[in-house]
Amino acid sequence: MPSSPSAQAKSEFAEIVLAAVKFGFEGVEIGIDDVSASISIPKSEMGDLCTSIAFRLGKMMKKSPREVAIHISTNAKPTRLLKNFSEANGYVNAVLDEKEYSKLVLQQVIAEKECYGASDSGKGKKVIVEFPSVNPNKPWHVGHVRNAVLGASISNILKFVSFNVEREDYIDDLGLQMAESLWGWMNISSKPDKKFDQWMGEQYVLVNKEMEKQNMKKDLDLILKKLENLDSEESRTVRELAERCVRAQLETAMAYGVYHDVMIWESDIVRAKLLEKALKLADMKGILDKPTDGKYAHSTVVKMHKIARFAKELIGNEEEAKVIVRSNGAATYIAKDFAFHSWKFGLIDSAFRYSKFIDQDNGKPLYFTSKSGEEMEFGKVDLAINIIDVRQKYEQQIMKAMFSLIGEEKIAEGIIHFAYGRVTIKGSDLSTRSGSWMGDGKNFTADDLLREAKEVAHKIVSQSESISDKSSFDSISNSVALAAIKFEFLKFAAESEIVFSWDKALTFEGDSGPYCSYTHARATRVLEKGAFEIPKSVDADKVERGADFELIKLIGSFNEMVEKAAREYRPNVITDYLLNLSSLFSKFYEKMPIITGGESKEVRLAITYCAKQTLGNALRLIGIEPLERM
RNA sequence: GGGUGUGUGGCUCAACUUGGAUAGAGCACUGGCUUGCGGAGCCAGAGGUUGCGGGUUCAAAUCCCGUCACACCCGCCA
Repeated sequence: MPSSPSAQAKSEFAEIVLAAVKFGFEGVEIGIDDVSASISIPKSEMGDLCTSIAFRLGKMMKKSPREVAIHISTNAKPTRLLKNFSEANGYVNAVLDEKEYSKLVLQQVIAEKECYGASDSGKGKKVIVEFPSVNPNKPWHVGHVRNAVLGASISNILKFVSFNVEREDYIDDLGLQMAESLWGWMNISSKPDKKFDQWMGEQYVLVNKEMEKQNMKKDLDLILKKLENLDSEESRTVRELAERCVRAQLETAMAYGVYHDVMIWESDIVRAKLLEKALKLADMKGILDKPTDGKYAHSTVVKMHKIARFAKELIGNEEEAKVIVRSNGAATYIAKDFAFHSWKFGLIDSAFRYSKFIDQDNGKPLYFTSKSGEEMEFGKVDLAINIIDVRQKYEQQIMKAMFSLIGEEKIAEGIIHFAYGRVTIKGSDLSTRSGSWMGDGKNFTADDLLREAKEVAHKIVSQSESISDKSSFDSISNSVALAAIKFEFLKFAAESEIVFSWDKALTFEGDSGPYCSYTHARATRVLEKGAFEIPKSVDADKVERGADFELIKLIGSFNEMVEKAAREYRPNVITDYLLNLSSLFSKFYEKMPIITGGESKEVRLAITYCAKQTLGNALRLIGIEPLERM
């Protein structure tokens, strides 16, 4: 892939500056990387690129920064792309040749189309992205939506930079929650009369109310005991309930355009004996202790001082050890996760069998682990990204440290806990147990959120004059609603807490998804009206130094933004970029007549086309389908 | 007690990892743009001691130390 226009301009500038430095200041110790790192984009009235390198050089050579900068700017040799250099306040500013640079950008977008912005920086590496891993006894709530759209978006971004991406969903069908739901199934006589996940979630709230009234610990212990035997009737019932619930949850997932490649079920992890294999390995490496007396008698632990060598945050923790396997033989969450990650990285053999669970409406099958089925190649990755609530940071750290302890530093490094902040309702948790996810009239569920958003979108879309046929209304309002919701969850830094409010979630103007979609639709219509046809070569002579060139410069830097988003696992880099791009296109649109642009019409249409293409590519990265009209 | 994170106009946030010229958006507020290619838009305005104190630096929202406030985590729960 050719390097992106902005990267090309940057590296040219770095070389020019370095040559100018070497010209008068022989022997000064500065490399191309130092110069590159000092380059940034100044306010547009100063130029198109700038470097602060003169401050550093000035210090090294005991000269004033201005003196050095003047030397650089007067000795800088223009190239085809960079034509002018000047000094201001110690900075060296450079001006791009707008015609040459525009041509470069426009031609690259036109040549690469939906691949524009992609790169091969992740080529040859496999990554497994785990999300949203919702317990199979309730509907997705708005917090799960955040998790899901983050996971989907990160997967898209990594794929765009050529990682081999596996989207995986972990289903815990053996936890306490499932035991409790099974108790409800056996003891509360209510029939499923609505979407199954919704019904199960409501029933679960009833079980918890019942638990406040009567002590059912004995019942639950008995159920848990029976669930240990995977062939017991209880186990089969639980799995059936879970599968039914997951089917309902997947309807939600697909409504949100969230897809996976494989689901790993906890009961199959047990069946495949991953835990035994992983613990045996850990034991062989000598990291496990089995105290015979004291506080941790008869359990299996990892001593805290060992962990703390690799997780400095845990130094000073009052606990002496972390329990891995309880004295009653039950594994803790950390043990299970350790085993699961041993599988992900191919450290222990997989004995999983897979079957097709459903055909997703994107045309791709979703596989799941099952008792029977065939062997397939999932896992064995270089990188595992876990989209998990920030509150589980402690456990994730311990699990990572365990890999460091057994000498698998590469695995420890490859486990990325993508910690996202909570979604709260007025500062209080969305609790599955208490039922705080249920509201008056509308629930804080993914289904209700989408329904509400669609309703609002429908009202606005129905005022649009550009849509004539009624059948488009529904699909367009659906897309607009999804754009609003997804954008709203992705535009904030992932670690920040979000206080959910209906008002904010249903935003259609300003810094929002629909604003970006609108810009895309508007650009599309201009191209239609202008009868734009993709030219064989672009003539950029009519590019001015106005809103047109500002827009072109931003288009040219898309690839850099994608790389940044991928490197830092930050979808909000893309949402930021989209807002900038939409805003610059709107300015260009307001200030420069496109179709009525006379001699400039042709190039302005080409700019419009490239803006549209880039908007579309960026929107797809965050899981929003670009609209042709709305 | 130990740890992690957050603190930026009235409100919601961005920029902090990698220090750079006048701290950016949106909402709300004031005023303007529609006989123009889609007004879900655009233009102009007002609003900031970046929690507080110190330090490093030519340069600090950004790095370091301290401090205050808030949130979360530290269980043989999951």
